[in-house]
Amino acid sequence: MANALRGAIQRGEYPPNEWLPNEGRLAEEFQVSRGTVRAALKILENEGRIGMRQGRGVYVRDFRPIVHLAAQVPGGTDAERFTDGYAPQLREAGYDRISESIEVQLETMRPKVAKRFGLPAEAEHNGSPQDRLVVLRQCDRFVDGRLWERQITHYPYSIAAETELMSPEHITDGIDQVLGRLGYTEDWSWDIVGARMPSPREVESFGVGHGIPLLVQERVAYAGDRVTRFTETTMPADRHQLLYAGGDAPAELLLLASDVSIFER
Amino acid sequence: MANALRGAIQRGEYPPNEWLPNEGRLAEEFQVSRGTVRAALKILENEGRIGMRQGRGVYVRDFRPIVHLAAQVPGGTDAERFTDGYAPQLREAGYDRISESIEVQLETMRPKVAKRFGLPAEAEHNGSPQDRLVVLRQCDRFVDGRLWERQITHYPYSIAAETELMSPEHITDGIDQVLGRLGYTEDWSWDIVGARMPSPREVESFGVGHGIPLLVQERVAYAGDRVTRFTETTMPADRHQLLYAGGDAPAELLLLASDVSIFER
DNA sequence: AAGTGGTCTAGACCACGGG
DNA sequence: CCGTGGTCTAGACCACTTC
Repeated sequence: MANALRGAIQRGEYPPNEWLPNEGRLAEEFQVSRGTVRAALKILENEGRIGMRQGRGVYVRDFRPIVHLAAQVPGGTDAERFTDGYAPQLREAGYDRISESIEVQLETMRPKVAKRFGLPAEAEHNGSPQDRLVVLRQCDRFVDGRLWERQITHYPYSIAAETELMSPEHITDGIDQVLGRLGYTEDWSWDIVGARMPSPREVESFGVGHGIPLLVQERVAYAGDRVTRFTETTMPADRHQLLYAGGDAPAELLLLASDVSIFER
Repeated sequence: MANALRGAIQRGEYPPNEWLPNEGRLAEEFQVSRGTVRAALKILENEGRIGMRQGRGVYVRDFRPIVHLAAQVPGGTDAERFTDGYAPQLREAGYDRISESIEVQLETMRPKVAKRFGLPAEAEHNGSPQDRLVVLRQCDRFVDGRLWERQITHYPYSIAAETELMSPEHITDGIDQVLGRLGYTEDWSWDIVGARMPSPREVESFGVGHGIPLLVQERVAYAGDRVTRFTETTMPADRHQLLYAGGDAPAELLLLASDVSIFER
């Protein structure tokens, strides 16, 4: 039954955003019990093809991912890119009501964070405990009232202490400038990109349906051999793609690639 | 019940690769019917946390993704990276029996492919039909007998005709060299990275369980303003991550980042 | 109030894996 | 052969959405 429905969807018999017949009707149509219908729908839901809403019905999912310029160290900060480059692009794509919320905390590094900063995972008392303090800035970006992406950046406390990095405000002149004024010029970085399924918590906060993976990007930036920050960005993969440039790419790259979608056939 | 089990797994009460109690026992333990047990297990399966094997049982999934150096135009070909850089890394990680199979076809561009080559999606007869011919090289890489990644590269027929690109052999000296000899020096490219759930077909060919997304990387490479190739790489996200360098990254980058995992806590 | 999906039950039989 | 998960049924009640 799942195969039959998948075919019907792919053939366009149920176009994107259209409601399917209700479970009872499907049960009649396919001459099976409602339990079987639900099992079939679950399969399609977990493939990300349909969404199910209690009290409403079952609809065909639509995929229109937006391309993210993931340009590296030279090329402005993420926040900058969001407000200057990304938000306009979103508006063009028909989205509106774009906002962000920022929270700042001071904490001791989790083992994962310590690793990213090049410290041994467990505090072995070789070095002052101060070295393991990080300022954590969590920036949630909302589009049309839904969480769009979540970015968590860790700065060493030794760099961020007593600076504007510790206040939960949008940094208008860009992180680059701030770090530059503090004497840290980032000259290289790496990104790791992967994907995983969301936890129930994440399903709730992102408002994604089952069957939608999360894209996860980790970035560690360096000034020489000093780690200046570690950023983890999480985005639902039905709405986000990352764009990386190689070689001498032209400035209009984003325009060129902005309507690319991995969901195309 | 899914929450309880998820907690138990996270607390390490069921370590990775361990079998869970069977469905009957779980039903007793939680005082629910077997249907409910299965619903709970389905949830965890679709989150990628457990795998279910008929006739065997239910086990806790392990995530040890391998980091892929996705370095760009300067830095050798993908095939090169696979045999020279990647395969050794895999062997170190305990994998063995690495092989690849190559198939070559000549086809007319699908609309998606035409777009990547900068042609209008539909053939509007402005230009010879020859311009829409592509040589398609599908390279499947197998590790331990399972499909590990699938890479499909499209070359314009006008470039690839009568060259070794049309024979289904491993290109030992690298695509770069071949294209260079043909007078095409790739000087820039872009990558788009996204994720989606696999189709049932892909579930079968990759041998992934439900709940494991696929990482999809599209790359278009240019020699000047001429597109030399379009490559689409598909990889299960539980075993693959992509590494991108920014700025003046050191040569040992891969070593530095090779044990990073987005699944760490 | 009516209609939708969400959850749960108890029981049956099938298909696969391993001894 | 037996134990495992895979599929299916028929029926019940709950929770959410809409009118």
